[in-house]
Amino acid sequence: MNKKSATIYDISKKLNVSVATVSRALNDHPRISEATKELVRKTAKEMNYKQNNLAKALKSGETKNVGIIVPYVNTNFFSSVIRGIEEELSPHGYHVIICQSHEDVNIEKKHLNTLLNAQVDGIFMSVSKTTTDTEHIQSILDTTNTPIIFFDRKKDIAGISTVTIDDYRGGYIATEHLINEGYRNICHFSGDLNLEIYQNRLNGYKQALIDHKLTVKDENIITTGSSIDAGIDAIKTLWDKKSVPDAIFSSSDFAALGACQELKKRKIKIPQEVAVIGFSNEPFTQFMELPISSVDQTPVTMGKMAGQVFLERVKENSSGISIEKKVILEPQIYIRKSSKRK
Amino acid sequence: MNKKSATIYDISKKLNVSVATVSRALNDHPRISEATKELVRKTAKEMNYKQNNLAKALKSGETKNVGIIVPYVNTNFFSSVIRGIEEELSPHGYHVIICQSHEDVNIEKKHLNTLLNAQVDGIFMSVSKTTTDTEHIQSILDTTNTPIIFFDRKKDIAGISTVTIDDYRGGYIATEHLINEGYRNICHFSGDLNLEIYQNRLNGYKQALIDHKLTVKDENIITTGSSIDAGIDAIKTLWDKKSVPDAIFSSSDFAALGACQELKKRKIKIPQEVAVIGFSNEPFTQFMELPISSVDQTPVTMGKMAGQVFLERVKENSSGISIEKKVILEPQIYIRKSSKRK
DNA sequence: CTGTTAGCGCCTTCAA
DNA sequence: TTGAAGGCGCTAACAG
Repeated sequence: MNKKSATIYDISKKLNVSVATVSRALNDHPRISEATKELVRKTAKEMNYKQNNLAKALKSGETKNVGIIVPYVNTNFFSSVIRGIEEELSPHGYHVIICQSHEDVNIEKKHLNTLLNAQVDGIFMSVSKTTTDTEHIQSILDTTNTPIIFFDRKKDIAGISTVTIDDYRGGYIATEHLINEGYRNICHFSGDLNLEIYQNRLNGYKQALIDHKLTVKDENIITTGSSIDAGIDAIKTLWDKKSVPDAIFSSSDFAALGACQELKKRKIKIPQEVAVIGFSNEPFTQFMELPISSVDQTPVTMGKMAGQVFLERVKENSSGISIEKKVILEPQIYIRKSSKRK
Repeated sequence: MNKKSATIYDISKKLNVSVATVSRALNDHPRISEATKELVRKTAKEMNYKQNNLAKALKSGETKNVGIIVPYVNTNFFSSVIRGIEEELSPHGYHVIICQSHEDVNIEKKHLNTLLNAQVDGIFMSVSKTTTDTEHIQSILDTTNTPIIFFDRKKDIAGISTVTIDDYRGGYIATEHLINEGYRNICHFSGDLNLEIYQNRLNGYKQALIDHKLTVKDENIITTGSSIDAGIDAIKTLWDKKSVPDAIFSSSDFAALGACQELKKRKIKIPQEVAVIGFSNEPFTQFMELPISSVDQTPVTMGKMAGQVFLERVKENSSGISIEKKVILEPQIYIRKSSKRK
């Protein structure tokens, strides 16, 4: 009872027409009579014919599959970007393959290779934290025509289109908001500075201070992870050192949450004594009884834009040479209780 | 400057050996001399050869791709299941294609078809809320060999393996916990009863009441959506009707959150006056200042189990006929402040 | 309007 | 240990 599905050959035999006719009828070719088309379609349905896209892809060179590589799929940010990409590309007949790098550049390399072997039509990726060297990506660019699109966590590589938010501006407006609320000794929890996004947020923070005649102090810049514990530890460190800020701009919502928890434990009032603003606008930030201010990265939009950039690239490709695109989205600041002194 | 990638033909020409030799060398076939293997591998690397899995798949009938259909990818639950599936299957060389049904059975059907056309080796799915009729799924079972595996939101179809949690038990232990805490007039926020999971949670709730000699009251069973607003509305309805419970078991964490918000607004004390327990163990439940009790569905484990069921099925398939599996995972209750009276 | 045929890249049986 | 050749299912160029 092997249910092998019917091919166009089976249909052609049954109908005593050529496979070409069947293929054309199924593809609604203009020079096939309506009668045969109808007949072919009908028997195709009867025989439960399913087109084999593998064969089609082998012939055409297009699989209509794209790959996405992210550190982990079950985070609000990445899963939202994936949603955006899927919703943008699905109507155009593309399928989306997802791979997780687990923040490991070696796994990232492996996925890149297997995706290429699978003949995907394009690859979307956010590099892992351990991706310092980019030769493996450069070499794909040099030896294949497969477009690569970076989103959020990008690297500077000529010829690769990117979709990001303006993290510099995100850092700037978050900091400026704190300044406008009257805070003066603002501390920054930075993430992994190997990633451009965190560098940019840090730079935005610095510039906002400078523009408002506040001094940038090294002891106010703390490199933390993106976890609750990291935020807790950061507060402990600061208060142990008696280097006490009156506001915190955290590049991670989770670290911001940890900070809030630890401050509360120490009976330090938010936002009266210390204000807190995070980054990413994780769902939980607005659910808290003390809602946490945050900067939204508009991840679904980011995904859709990445999808669009890819679609444009595919079009261009079939008609000449293509230019890299740099899409920069505007971050959205959400001001909540944790940073409203007034 | 067309960067067409090298094929085994290119290698065979360059080396003056047959393609068969190249193919075998690349696949580490035992009856090829080590010398030629070495040579082939070396030139393959030089020529930047990449195996075309499309051709391989066309020949072998295995794409090493599986499809996953979920309502939306950017929810904690579904993205975690996807993570589990990916992590289980990736080491075995599989890629994971994701599709979103948007809770629409017609989109679900379309995805099912395109996945089949793409020749995936298996399909994992959680049905949409609008999936009442299951003919489209049954017909795949009847006409193809592609295994389908339901997770969480399943339908009863002979021959389809399922991986779920014991929702009945989840409903039971959540309710029993409330009873043990001394609550007696327990209200249930049920989800869409077209889905088995919500029916089962409701039945578990009912049985727990019965087993503890409490009466099941119709007015205490409210069909709500799974949103914050749904929870808010439910509270409004209850209090307007003066049909006031002393505890709420919500089948959705979001509705539970909405309930908490509305109760707080009405100055009703949680858990002293009204206890609340939700379902899903969404990350935010534990972050709240008043953490919300919840029942965890162990989604990553669910995904891994689903992956295992698929792998077993693939093995069985190549050696005879296969039996459907029903994996039922134990739900984990997390008791937090929102339901601890004592 | 329809048929014949080559070929996409790979694997694998049969033959040497 | 290696080679020759067919075929996986489909499309498109070339013929009629």
